[in-house]
Amino acid sequence: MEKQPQCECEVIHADVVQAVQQQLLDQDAYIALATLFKLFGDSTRVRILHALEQHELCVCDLAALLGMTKSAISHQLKSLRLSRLVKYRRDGQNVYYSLADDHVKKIIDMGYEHISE
Amino acid sequence: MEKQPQCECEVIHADVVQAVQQQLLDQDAYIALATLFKLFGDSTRVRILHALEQHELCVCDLAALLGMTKSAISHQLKSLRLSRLVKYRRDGQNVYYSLADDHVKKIIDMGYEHISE
DNA sequence: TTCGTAGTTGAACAGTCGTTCAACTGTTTG
DNA sequence: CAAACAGTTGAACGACTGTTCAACTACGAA
Repeated sequence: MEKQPQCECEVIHADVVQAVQQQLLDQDAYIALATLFKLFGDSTRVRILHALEQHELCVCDLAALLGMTKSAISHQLKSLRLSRLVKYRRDGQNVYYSLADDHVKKIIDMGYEHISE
Repeated sequence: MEKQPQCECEVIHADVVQAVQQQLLDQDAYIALATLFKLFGDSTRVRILHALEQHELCVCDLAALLGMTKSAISHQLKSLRLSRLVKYRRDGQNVYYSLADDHVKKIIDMGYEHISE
């Protein structure tokens, strides 16, 4: 019986560990979860999402609202777009962004509830 | 009238921007939110939190469960402890960790719901 | 067509982050 | 006391990430 290469210690409560083991998800699921939450883990992106929660906005207005360059905002919007947290529509020269669904609002609200206690 | 140093463009929809502006929180609130979500933005920490959601666990069992060193786990538990996402109790040689409140479960569930569609 | 503005993109830089390693503390046992 | 094990800690390393900058595309107006 070999030890796991990356774990230098033995299990102490074998029964509990085995029970928990069966409840855990695939490694991939945790990576997907972490990838999602990572997007909320930057104050610029949270500000963008919270602003879009109030109203659809174009890149230029978002940049002015947050006091940042259009480039910086656009880079972040790309990340949010690729993870389907926001959607966009073009109207003439402007591109308007809005939240893709209401999960975003729920997640932010839940987080705000936690830090408010 | 000077332009903002970090924003090279003008507001396009002044009325909308002003309305959204008033709904936004302090900069500090967004930093606190991002700091919280950043903790969920790493697959190791999400795995730890999801495991603790099932049962209280000591560092050694967590390390065995996730196939990682006690040191790596302990470092992550320290971050989670400092942000009051987990609590701990010592019993002899072992230190048992568990979730601090049910916000953690709610946030993970909300995220899982989002990636499951 | 040309010009001006909105928006995007890729490279590069600095700052951040997670794991490893080694040394350490704290507790139990003999 | 010493030995053994659980857990913590700080430094260091490599990997990742957010912003800047410059160059680019897309659309509307003249």
